[in-house]
Formats: sequence, C-alpha cells, structure tokens
Amino acid sequence: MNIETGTVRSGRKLAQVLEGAREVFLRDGFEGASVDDIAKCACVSKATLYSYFNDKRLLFIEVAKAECCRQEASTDEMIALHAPPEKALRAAAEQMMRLILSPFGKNVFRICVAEADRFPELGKEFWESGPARIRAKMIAYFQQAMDRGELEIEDCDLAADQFAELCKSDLFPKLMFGIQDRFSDAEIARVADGAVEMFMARYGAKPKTSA
Amino acid sequence: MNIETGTVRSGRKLAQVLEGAREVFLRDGFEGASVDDIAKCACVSKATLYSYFNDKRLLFIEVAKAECCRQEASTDEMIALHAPPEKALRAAAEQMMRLILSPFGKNVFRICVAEADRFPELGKEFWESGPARIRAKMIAYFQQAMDRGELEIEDCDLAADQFAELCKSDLFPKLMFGIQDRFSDAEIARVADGAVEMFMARYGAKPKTSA
DNA sequence: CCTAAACTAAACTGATCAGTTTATATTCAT
DNA sequence: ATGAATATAAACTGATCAGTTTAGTTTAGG
Repeated sequence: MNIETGTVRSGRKLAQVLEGAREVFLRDGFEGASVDDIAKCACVSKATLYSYFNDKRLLFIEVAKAECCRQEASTDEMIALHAPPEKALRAAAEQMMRLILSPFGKNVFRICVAEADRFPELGKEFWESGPARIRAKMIAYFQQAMDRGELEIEDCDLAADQFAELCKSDLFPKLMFGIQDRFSDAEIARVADGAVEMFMARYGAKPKTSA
Repeated sequence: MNIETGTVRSGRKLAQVLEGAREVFLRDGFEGASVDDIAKCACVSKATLYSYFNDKRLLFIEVAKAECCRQEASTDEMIALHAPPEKALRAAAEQMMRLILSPFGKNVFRICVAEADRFPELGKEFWESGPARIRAKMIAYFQQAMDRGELEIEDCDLAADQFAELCKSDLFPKLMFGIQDRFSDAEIARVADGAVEMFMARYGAKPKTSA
C-alpha cells in the first residue's frame, strides 16, 4: 500500500499532484473531475502530471489507494478491548459515526458508489480497508466480552453488522440524500446511545436466574 | 405527480422516450448516459426526443419523478396495522429488504448519491416519496401497538430509523460496494429475523412484574 | 385521399476534455 | 558553471457529446 512504490515515477512534485487530485476527485468524482482542473489545483503543469501518471484512471486509482490507507489508519484503536460493553460500544459507536459522517467518509462512500461500474475493484478494496477491519475488531471484542460473561451472541458476524448499521440510523440516509450534512453532538449522542441500548437489550448477558 | 401533466408536450412516442430514458439513466447515471443512446434505446429519433424535452436535464427530472411515483406505490400496504409486532415487523422487514436490494432500489439509490450535487432536490424528493413514507407508516403502527400494550417506545422516530437500518445489515453495504448483488432467501431471512429479534428485545413490552 | 402534425435519418455546430507536442525554463548534483 | 533531469505554458489533436437543422417520410383524422 506504499504510494511511493509501484509503477509511479518519483519526483519533486508527485505529492503535490496526488494532493490536488485527491481534492478534485473527492469533490467532483471521476468523470466530473477534469485533468486541467487537477493540474491547476496541484499548481503543476499538465505535462508534469502526465509524466507521473500515464492516464487519468491510473491517477484516480493511486488516490483511491491512498484514501484506503488513510482509512485503515483511522480504524486503529477504535475499540477498547478490555472495557465493559456499555463503555466500549458507546465509544466505538461515536468514533464510527464521526468517521462515517465526516466529509472524508461521505465523499469516499459517494465515490465508491458512483464509480462502482467503472472501477469494480474500488468498492471491494475500500470495504476491506475500512468496514471489514472495523467488523473484525468488533468481533474480536465480542469474543472477549463473551468470555467475561458480559455478552451472549450466537451470530457474531450479524451482531457486528447490526451494530454498525444502528450507528447509521437517521443521520446516514440524511447525509447521503443531501438533506443534512452537519450533525450536532446531540444528534450523534442520541443515535449512539440508542445503538448501545438496543444492542445491550438484545445481546447483554441475562442475569443468571439462579435455579 | 402525473407524468402527462406539466410542461411536457404529449404525443405518440412520449412513453417510449421515457421508458428508454429510464433504462439508460438507471444504468449509466446522468453524465454517463448519452442522448443518442437514449434515443436509440427508445427507438425514437433524437429530434423527436428533443421535441418532447427541451434538454437532457429536464428529461432526467421527468424520469426521476416517475421513479418516485413507482416507489410511492411500492410502499403501500407495507405494514399490517393490526397484526402483532413479531408478524407485522417480520413482514415489513422482508418487504423493505426486497425493495432496497432490488435492482430498482439499488439503481435509484446510486443515482441519488451520484447526482446529489447536480440535482440537489432529487435526494430530498426521493427520500420523501420512499423512506419517509415508510417511516411514517412504521410510526403509525408503533402507536397502535403501544396502545395495545405490545410495544414500549420512548422515541418512535429513532425506533423506526433503527428498524429500517437493521434491515440493511450486512447486505446493503455489500450491494453498494459491488461485492454482491443477488441475495438468497436464506440471507434475507437471516437479517430480517435478526432485525425483528433485536427490535423486540429492545422495545417489546416487558411482562408486568405485578407488584 | 389529402393535409397537418408527428416523426425520421443524418449531417452539422460548438463545446469540453483527455492526452500530446513543442519550445523554453528551472533545478540540482557533480 | 554545466548538463541532465525535471518542470512549464500554451497550442494542438482527436474524440465525444448536447443540441440544431434540414429535407424528407409516416401517420391518422376529416
């Protein structure tokens, strides 16, 4: 995943080009972005840009890869493995929501959806570098909490997906349909609390009805 | 919402044009669709097409309106108001999932997300003709079930959104990221059952611990 | 059957845009 | 300082595409 490696030549202005491309692609999508625009935005001549990347497609792929790396980084330390469920899940919910609802999350999701036909690999790579990693961490947490007797889950995969989905309640559709794009702490808290309460109602360990 | 009304002239081939436009727009998006392609697909000359619609944008808007109508229709009778929660919710879950995961649902969502900048109204109109209507029906159902003492919900808006979101677990992201696009009955049943169980665990009326 | 409205194919205009070329300028390691 | 690598602006090519025009054909009602 190292950007410097691969087929792309190195040189003084490579970082500039990628940064400009990132800005324009995330804003306008693949078709919507013009190469002249990217060059201008990167303060670089078009010829320089093409000396690094043989075509627009390749440039886009490189930007997408870099975004996946960014995302991997932001999923680290999302879950405190040893905390009790209410605490750990509540913190995870809020972190996930802030990631998903951020301009970064929104734009990357948009691009994946919009360009799915043109770049079939993109969605999958994004999924694996983001959602799938979070899911794996959730499941690892579930296992530990179950060992501690704090949770009772039959289908951990489903439970992880349900929790992630609960964190999207209300706000995510509003974001995607362009109805709202800034969310207050209170709005986030309402949904995060709701997600944790619902999750615990379903999967929290029942107190042993000592027979 | 009647397609025949408004600024659009009527004529023999209007329906053909709309049908062709629908096919191509849903497949290729707004930018991706070429007017020549639409004309060919509708078996109509480009001049005829332009005699009905002054420009591509207007044609797109008309198609989108029609899709919203289709969607309104498909949300009718989604919830059996008088059935007990397990039954009513389970049926609603499956209907919602089949709508969301259908090629229709997928394509329309894709278009809304992809064209949100170009057509800011589109997302909102779609939301109102689909998700918002379903939500209203869910809330109406909650009220009735609460009156019957079957559910206990503090925040009905949140509960409705949570339920809808639970129905997307696992499958919806896979669809959106292009990882999978056909879903078996078993896959749907697993998620629908999971959604109902979780919902009932949280909001099902507690048996009165007769004091 | 006649005519007016609706339709057609095909050529055209003008704009946009990816990618190339050219001729020149800057940078930097030796 | 010199030359090789790197960067630049600007003009150019060729393709695509929205929308128009033209000159002719089909359709359906009176």
